[in-house]
Amino acid sequence: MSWRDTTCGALRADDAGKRVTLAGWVNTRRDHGGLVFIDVRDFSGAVQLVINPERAPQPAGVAHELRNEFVIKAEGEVVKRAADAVNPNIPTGEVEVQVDTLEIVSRSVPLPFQLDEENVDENLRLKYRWLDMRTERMQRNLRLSHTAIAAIRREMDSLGFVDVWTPGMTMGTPEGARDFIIPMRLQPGRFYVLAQSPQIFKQLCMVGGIDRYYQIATCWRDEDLRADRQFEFRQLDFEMSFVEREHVLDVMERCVVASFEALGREAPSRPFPGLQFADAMRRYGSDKPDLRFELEIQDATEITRGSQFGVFANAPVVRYLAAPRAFSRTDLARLEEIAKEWGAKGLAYLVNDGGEIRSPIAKFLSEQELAAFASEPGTTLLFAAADEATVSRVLGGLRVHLGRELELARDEENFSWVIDFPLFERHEESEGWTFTHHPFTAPLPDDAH
RNA sequence: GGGGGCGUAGUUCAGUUGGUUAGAACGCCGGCCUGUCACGCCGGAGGUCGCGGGUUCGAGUCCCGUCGCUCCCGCCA
Repeated sequence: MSWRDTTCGALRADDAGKRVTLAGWVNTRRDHGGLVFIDVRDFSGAVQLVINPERAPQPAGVAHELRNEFVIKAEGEVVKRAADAVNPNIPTGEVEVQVDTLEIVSRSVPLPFQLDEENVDENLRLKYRWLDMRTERMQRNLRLSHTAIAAIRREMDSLGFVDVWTPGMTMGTPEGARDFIIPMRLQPGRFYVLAQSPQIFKQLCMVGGIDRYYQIATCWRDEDLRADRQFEFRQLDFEMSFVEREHVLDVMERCVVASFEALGREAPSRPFPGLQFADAMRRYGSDKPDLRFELEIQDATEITRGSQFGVFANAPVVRYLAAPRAFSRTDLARLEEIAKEWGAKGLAYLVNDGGEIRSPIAKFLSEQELAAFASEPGTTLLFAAADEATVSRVLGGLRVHLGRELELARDEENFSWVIDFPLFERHEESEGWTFTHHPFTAPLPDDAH
């Protein structure tokens, strides 16, 4: 006798009259003393079981024992529900299964958290990972990830890329992230490290004539965590020989489009727009700008050259954001703290509060300056005055913060390439040069000086 | 390495200016219930307020230390 001949979420009105066998988890039990309703769930969804003691005494005895997350096996008849008993909220809501035999496969102790509960502590969810995975959210996320990655693999395969498995245990490198260390049993005192990326191995592939390599590669980096950064992560890693930048961009765009299409979502149109690194830094203060909202950085360096406000007049660069809100003093004090975190000395501002200007610096500004900084009522101009790198960092940080706080971002995907990165940048502490982190390592003509 | 926030029932949270016996919802246990679908109704159990110290007549609440979690900076790409 088989475990099941249908899944829980598959049953529809057309199935009425069929005899079925089901297996799954008890989602909820509604015990009316006589009649008992059980929602039984598997990966495909849930369906209502009806246990009627007048129809079958065996399951009625078992049903009162059931608790949430018991695993059960039930056999019975699919029945169309009466019109007033249809549940329009679930796909199987037009039918139910009248149970003839019911078996408890596995019992469950009371749960450490409810599966439909939100904001459950992540450590608790991880401790009981097998329960967490039963939630609709985790089922959806894991399957979504699978679908996207499968589409990427198909796309890379069709483009002639070879999936090469490179070592996870390798030698340490002097630069980059801290390594995770693995002691060697056979050579006491010596160590492997976990690969921070397949970098060296994929370059070997190129030298070795593999020509087009790719891998969904696991990387390990022993650095402090962030909300979006773990010790261990996976990336689409690839390398190509005898190509130009456009070929590389083309491959990545195809993978993005393929995964969107596999998920049944509208794919972004190709080619993705490009943005010069220098423009991105000037307009958005970031090499990875969020383009789902505008709030571009404006330049005021020329306007303020002869300003009576010394901070402006003496700064190499003066730029500002025009935030669409008349902030209170409390808000501005908080924004100043954020600006300081990003390296600002202070935060000058002009608030247009219903046409009236609130600002401690307005009295230092000329009529020409004030005219240049005219804004709509309900706007706050936030100024950064310093060297160019600091101004970009401060206003870039404030821009992201304001985007989130004022919920400026449109609900959309917005893909764009940031290109023409410089190879090196100034290292502030040592006053030397350091590598800019960037997606392309071929030097540009401008770098040769 | 630095800074901010948090820690109260199994879970998610509330707890006023320091003041009587620390509450709610969900979950759990018992009882009733034949058309519910977040079933309903009645009753019950469940707490080292993270830990240690201090201030006070009195601390969940204030102070110091410590541990854990979390977010950000550094770091990492």
